Amino acid sequence: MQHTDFSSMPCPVARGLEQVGEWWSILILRDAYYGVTRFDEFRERLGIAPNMLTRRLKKLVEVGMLERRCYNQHPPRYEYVLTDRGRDFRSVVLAFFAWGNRHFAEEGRAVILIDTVTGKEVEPVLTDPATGNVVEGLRYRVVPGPAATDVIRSRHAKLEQARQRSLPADFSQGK
Amino acid sequence: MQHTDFSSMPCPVARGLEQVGEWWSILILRDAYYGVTRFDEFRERLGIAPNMLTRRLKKLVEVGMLERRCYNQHPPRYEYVLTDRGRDFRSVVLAFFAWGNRHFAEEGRAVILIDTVTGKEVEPVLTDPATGNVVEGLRYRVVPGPAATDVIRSRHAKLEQARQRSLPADFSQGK
DNA sequence: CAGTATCCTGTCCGATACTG
DNA sequence: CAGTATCGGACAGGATACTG
Repeated sequence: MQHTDFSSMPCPVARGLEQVGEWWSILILRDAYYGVTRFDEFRERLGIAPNMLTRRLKKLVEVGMLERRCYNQHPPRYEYVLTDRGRDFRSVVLAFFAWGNRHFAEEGRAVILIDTVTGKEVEPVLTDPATGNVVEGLRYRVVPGPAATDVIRSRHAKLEQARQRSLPADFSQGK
Repeated sequence: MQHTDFSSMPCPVARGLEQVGEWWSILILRDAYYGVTRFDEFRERLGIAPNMLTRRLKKLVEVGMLERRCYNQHPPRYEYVLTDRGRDFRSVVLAFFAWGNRHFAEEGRAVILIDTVTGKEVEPVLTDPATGNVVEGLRYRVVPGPAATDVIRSRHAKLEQARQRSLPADFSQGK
C-alpha cells in the first residue's frame, strides 16, 4: 500500500488490513476455504490475471496465511494450503459473508452457509463465549488494553470527553 | 476500483468488498463505532488527508453506511452518523479486530474489547445461534442458495469433484 | 500445470494551499 | 469547523505473450 505506514499503529484492525487489505487477498482466501489449492484453479475461478495471482499468493505466503507446498517432484508442482492463521481468518470472511447476505441479496441469496450436521442454514452471529450474549450495542466497547501506549490512552480520554458533551444517542439507537 | 466489475457477482463477500473494500473505509467505520461523527475528528484521529476523507465519507454515504446530517444551521454544519447497515457492519470489524489481536499482538494487546456489564475482556467468536456451536471447521460449509444461478451450481459441482479426487485433509486439520 | 515477463492504465492516497 | 482544488507518486490490477 502506498499510504502511511501503519505498522507502528497499535490497532489490530489497521494491522490486519496491512496483511490482507487488498481486494484479491480476501477473495483468494475465500476460495481457499472452499478447498481450492492450485494456481490454475484459483485463476479460473477468480478470473484473475496470472501475474496478479502470483503477487497476491506471494504476499499471502509472506504474511503467513498460506503455505506454499510441493506436492510433486518431477515435475515440481506446488499448491497453496491454509496455515492456522489463514484458517482462523475464516471467521472474518464469514462475518463479512453474513453481513453481505443480510444487506445485498434483494433477489435472494445465491450462496448460503449451512451446518452439514443439521442440514440447516446458518446465520452466524458474533457472541461472547463467556456470557453467551450477542456482541452488539453500547454494552461492548473497545478500550485501551494492557499494552496501551500513552498516545492511545490520551486519544481515548479525548473521546470520553466528547461523549460527555453530547451523549451519542445515535449509536445506541440500534439497540 | 479499477478491476473487473463484480456487481454482477453473486458472492456476498465480493459485493461487500465493492462497498467498503477500500482501506480507509474500514478505519473510518471503526472510528464511527467509537462515536466519532465530525469531519475534523476523523481527520485528526486517522491522520488522513482531507480530500481523501471527503471521498471516503461520500462513498460511505452513497452505499448507505453513513448518513450526512445537518446538526446546525447558520452556519451549516454536518456530521456523519451510522445507519443501520453501517452499525450492522460492526460485527465484521470486531471479527477482524479479534483476529488481529490473536495474531499480531506479540507485545501485548494495545486495545481490547470489554463487556461493560461484567467489566471483563471479551474475545468474541462466531457462533450459530440455532445450536450455539462455534462456526468453524468442515462442519460448516458454503453452498449454493435458493437464488443460485446455473453458473454457481456448476462451479460448486466442479469443486465437489475435485474434493472426491483428493480429500482435503489440509483444511480439516485445523479442527 | 504453474507460473514469469512486459507494458499499460486507473486510482488510491499524500501533500499542500485555499475558502466560507 | 468542514471542507474544496490541484498536483504528483506509487502501485494495484488488466492484457497479453511466453516458458519448462
